[in-house]
Amino acid sequence: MGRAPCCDKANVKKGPWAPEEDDKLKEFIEKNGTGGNWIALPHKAGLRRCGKSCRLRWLNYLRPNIKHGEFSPDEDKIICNLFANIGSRWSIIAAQLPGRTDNDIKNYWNTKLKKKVLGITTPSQRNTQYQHQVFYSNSIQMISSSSSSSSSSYSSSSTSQPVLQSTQQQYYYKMEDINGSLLMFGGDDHDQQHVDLGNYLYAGGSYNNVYDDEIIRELLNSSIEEGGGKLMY
DNA sequence: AAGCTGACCAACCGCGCCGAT
DNA sequence: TATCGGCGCGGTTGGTCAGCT
Repeated sequence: MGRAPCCDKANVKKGPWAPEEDDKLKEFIEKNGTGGNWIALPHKAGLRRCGKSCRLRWLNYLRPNIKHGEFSPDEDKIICNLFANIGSRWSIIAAQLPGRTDNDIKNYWNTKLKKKVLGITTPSQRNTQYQHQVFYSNSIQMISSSSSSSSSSYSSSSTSQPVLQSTQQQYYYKMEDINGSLLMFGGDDHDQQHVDLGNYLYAGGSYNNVYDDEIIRELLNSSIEEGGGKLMY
């Protein structure tokens, strides 16, 4: 037996929110708060909506100080760094960007930023203020993410791979797609680090002590070996 | 001008977590 | 301690719109 539905699906409205519904929800919450019970809220507010839907609408669009519109280069940088360190933990990333919601950031990453970082551009994205220079390297060399005395080095196969250098300085990403996994090498000016991103592997970048470095090395090694490359330290 | 395609984004869905009982 | 219910999260879907053919 599956989980009981959170609301009577037959009697709740779905789809886009009407301005009147927004007004009702906003007015109710501003007057009474959420009461700590989203399931009961729509009934109290006179809305034919699922509690979850109300919660989402409030958190993503109606609550005060929500920021909409273009992401700044600084926000891009924060998202990239956090994604590199913790992966798709959108709520945590959103917590670092006041006014942005996890849904907003998730959509932004999936539709724009990921492509930007990968150097894949659409016509509408070309000539934007924030751009990466994309160039190719045949003799694969670890792009040092700092000028410090880091001892990490990297060599790989001789296939031509994109290397991304941000015009913002501090970003040096080398991207590889191996068996569907994205490998990112490089990062900002912090210590070298190797981070598992689930479908992504990241080498270099902000210091992160969540992941065991040995595990990441193994992951990198196996991935790179699968791709015909070789990782050296 | 019409149809097609891809990008974008709002909203939904399902699951895991956690507190209350 | 076990069960239940609500919340929050991340993944996915589907509608809309703009650009292209």
